[in-house]
Amino acid sequence: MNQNQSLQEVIRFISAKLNISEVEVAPFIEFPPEKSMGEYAFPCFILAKKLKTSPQKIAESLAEGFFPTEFLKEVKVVGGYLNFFVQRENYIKDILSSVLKEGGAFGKSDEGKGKMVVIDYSSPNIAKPFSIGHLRSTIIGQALANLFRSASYKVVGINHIGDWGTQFGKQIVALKKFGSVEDLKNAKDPIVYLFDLYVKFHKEAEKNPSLEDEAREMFAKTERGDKEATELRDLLVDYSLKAFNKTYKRLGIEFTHTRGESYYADKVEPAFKKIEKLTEVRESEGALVIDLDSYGLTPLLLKKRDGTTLYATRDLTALFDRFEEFNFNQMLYVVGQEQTLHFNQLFSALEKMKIQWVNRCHHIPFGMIRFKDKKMSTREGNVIFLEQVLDEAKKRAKDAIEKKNPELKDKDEVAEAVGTGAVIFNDLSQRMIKDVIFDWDQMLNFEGDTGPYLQYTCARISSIIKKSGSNIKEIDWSRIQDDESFQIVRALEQIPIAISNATKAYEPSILCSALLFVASAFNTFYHKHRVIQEDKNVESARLALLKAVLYSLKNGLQILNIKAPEEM
RNA sequence: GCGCCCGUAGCUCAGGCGGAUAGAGCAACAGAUUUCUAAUCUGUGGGUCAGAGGUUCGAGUCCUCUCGGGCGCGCCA
Repeated sequence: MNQNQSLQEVIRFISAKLNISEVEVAPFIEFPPEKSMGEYAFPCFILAKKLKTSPQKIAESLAEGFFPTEFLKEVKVVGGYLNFFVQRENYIKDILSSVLKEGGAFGKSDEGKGKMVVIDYSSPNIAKPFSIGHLRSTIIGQALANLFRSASYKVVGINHIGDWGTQFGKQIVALKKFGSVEDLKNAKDPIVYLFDLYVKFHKEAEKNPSLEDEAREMFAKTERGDKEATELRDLLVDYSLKAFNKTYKRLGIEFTHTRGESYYADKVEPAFKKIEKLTEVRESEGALVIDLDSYGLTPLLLKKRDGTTLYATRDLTALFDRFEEFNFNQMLYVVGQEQTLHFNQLFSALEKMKIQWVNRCHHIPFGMIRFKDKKMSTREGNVIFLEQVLDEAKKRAKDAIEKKNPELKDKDEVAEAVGTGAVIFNDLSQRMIKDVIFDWDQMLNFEGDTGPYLQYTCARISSIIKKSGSNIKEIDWSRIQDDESFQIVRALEQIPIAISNATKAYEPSILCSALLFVASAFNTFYHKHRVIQEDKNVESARLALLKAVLYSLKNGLQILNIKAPEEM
């Protein structure tokens, strides 16, 4: 990460005084919570024990050795902290000119240069519509992919479509029993047609459990390469992908690979043989399992009584295949937290097989979207479809436009961008491990800390820049020394740090907070100061400030996969 | 029964590698638009950080237990 010069001076100062390397000092530098406390702080508590003096005394003795520099004006001792105050003009100039210079690349880094990360995300099951539940893996996975790309990682994004397994057998049985290929082809919405069949299957199966056996048998046929079953699978995959792609397009989701589980079909047996060689696979109640007692886990099931494979077998197969193909440094599974046990079992099994690269694999769990009083269940048919949500979002955004800016061109396009922006941001802005209670008004809120707030801020800035019509030539940085401009610059300073932390913690919400902080600082500035004015020196400097804000917001929104319309 | 996750303002959440007076948004109330987009801004009220112990100079943050909610625990994925 490129630190700005003020921060570098702080680190250099502490490092020299305490005779500790700069790399060791850097992580201890904090950003004080209050404006009055300066811009950087060094907490001396950690040293108190080692030096056998009070933190206060340590801070005082450090302060004694301080002399003002180009970027640091003064230090103050507050409690056990040594607080640094920057030389405002140089600080502003340093940060803003580097943001403007980097432009569209502001916030990017080369931390991950030469490294490869594979991200498995979205991964819906075929023949079922996208429910709101699928939103999270899709949105979070794409944001992580973008974050890693912005840090110069090579990213492979795989959509691991669920087109294999018993659940898939159920769909074929349902189609054959309660519907027909003919009806499917003529259906207005093939996915809804298939979904209804799927719900019916589970209703019928409650009365008649033998249906489940039929589904298993159907899957067994598929796994043996049965022609009819395979053709039906391909047909269902085809219809499903068409529907999925429509939604992906709306959300701006792009995978580098779309590979169903069926992609690994002919690799499963070789992988299974390999597993048997690496560790003990034993029979248990007719099934084949790997014992994981030593890891405190229940056994991992690899094959069912009838010899067909399970989720875990196919996941292991895919994992071996991916490592061979991509030789990844990290493999991320963006999958709901309800599957934590599965991944613990999977990774423990790999450890038992003495596979070294298991520590490169991570499950990135997230909470589920559910109703207040009950679980969403595709089987029972009580779900909210993602398309429904996006349509409603667009409708509400359009209403807002009609009210606020009826002259706007491209209303539909903007409404789509704002609607989906609200949905995406709402999902990404809280820590992903938390469950989300589905609520229309909260999810589609356009005011306050929301996606549309960021978009609105961008549009507002774009409008001012356009109206000013003036080009920035020489910038006299001394013209933007006011508190509000200064606070914007402080917020901008946090953006690259937030991007880096969000990437390391696999947590897009960190970036969301930093962007809101910038936008809020700008809007405060906006209400207090005019940009376009007589004094062209001030105008130029302020325009430069606005451009920097716009770059940071646009780049951030791009990472989150949210569009920033010029007008709204 | 066992395991994992969560519990912070009326609501939704930041603060989760211990550190300064626990912060935002929504809702409520009071204000701001002859001026660059009011999807905005300014202000007010609102908290035993679920509870009890413990570790520490210092705990919302770490440990233990209790309570509440969610999820998972063999032939689904």
